[in-house]
Amino acid sequence: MLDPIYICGSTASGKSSFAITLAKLLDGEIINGDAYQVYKGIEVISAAPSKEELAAAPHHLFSCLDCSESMDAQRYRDLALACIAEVQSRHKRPIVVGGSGMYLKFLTHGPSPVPSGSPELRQKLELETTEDLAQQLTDLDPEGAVITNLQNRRYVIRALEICILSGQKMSLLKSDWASQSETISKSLIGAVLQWDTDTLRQRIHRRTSIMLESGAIEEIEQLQAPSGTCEKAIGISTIRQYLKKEITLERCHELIFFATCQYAKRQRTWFKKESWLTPLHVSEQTDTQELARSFIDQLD
RNA sequence: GGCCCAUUAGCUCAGUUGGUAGAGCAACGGAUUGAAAAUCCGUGUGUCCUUGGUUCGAAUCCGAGAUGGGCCA
Repeated sequence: MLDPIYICGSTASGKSSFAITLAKLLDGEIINGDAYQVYKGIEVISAAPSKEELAAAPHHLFSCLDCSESMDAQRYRDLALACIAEVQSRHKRPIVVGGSGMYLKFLTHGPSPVPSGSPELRQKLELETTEDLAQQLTDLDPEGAVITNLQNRRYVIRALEICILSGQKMSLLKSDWASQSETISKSLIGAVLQWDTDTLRQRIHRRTSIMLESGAIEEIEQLQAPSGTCEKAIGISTIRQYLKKEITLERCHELIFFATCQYAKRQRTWFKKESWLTPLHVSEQTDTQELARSFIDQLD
């Protein structure tokens, strides 16, 4: 059975084409590791692989969900695990490609046994102030309150949710998970593509222009009732502002560019911590074939 | 040519009666375990256009110059 290879990196780092090169060399199949490329109907703004790229190697888990569907890390894990198993059963090499740190973390390191999110409970908790919520967490799970950023409402709600639904302390459930994490990392193989920050910014700038010129606006015009998950994709709200004539096209480009650069920075920070990933330094001059070959050589 | 206005952080701009400066955005660093392209935390990065003067002390007052803009010729 062939272990999956994980290819990570910031948005616009050239993961897709690198993965295709790898897939050809290894007789592999590509599995999406990107939170937004799973959706159908936002291919342009999510920078999903082109038709040519899709044809160059087998691709899985791209454009497979309707935009009205919700997604979360666990659901992604379930879909991806099934996909990996199926590829492996045909003796092909699974190559997971993506930039969504938490989805990939769930896939590689597995979820700790904590209860899933409850929309009803969240709705109830949303009514309270962040301070009150933080106080409740401190009462239920003092250790958990210490390791949670109490100013981050979203994290406080999730921590409380775990305590309330499981009847156990969130901090205990979490420490179980943390203790296994390192052992798992040792068994994983993967790479993270790294660019010089300024060059990556230039690439993002260029890619944003291409998106806006080649269908991003029409795509959002046609987008019907996206789920809460889907509508958070970078570009959707900004393009809507442009469509309502609240901002110019130039400003629209600028805002999407900023948001994408900020996202790329968060991705860089996330993958820096994943020490099991082999860093691959790339530039516009890099020969992808050669890079892929040298990476494969390191595998044995 | 004459008159008027502007010039402060990467950008847009605040800056009280003179006490060496601060907002928003951007940037940079970080967190991240079932919403994550989300959410949150931390950091000011400065020849205050230049120059001479007044003053104990000038971004601030006065003179000259530079650059940009406007009005009149």
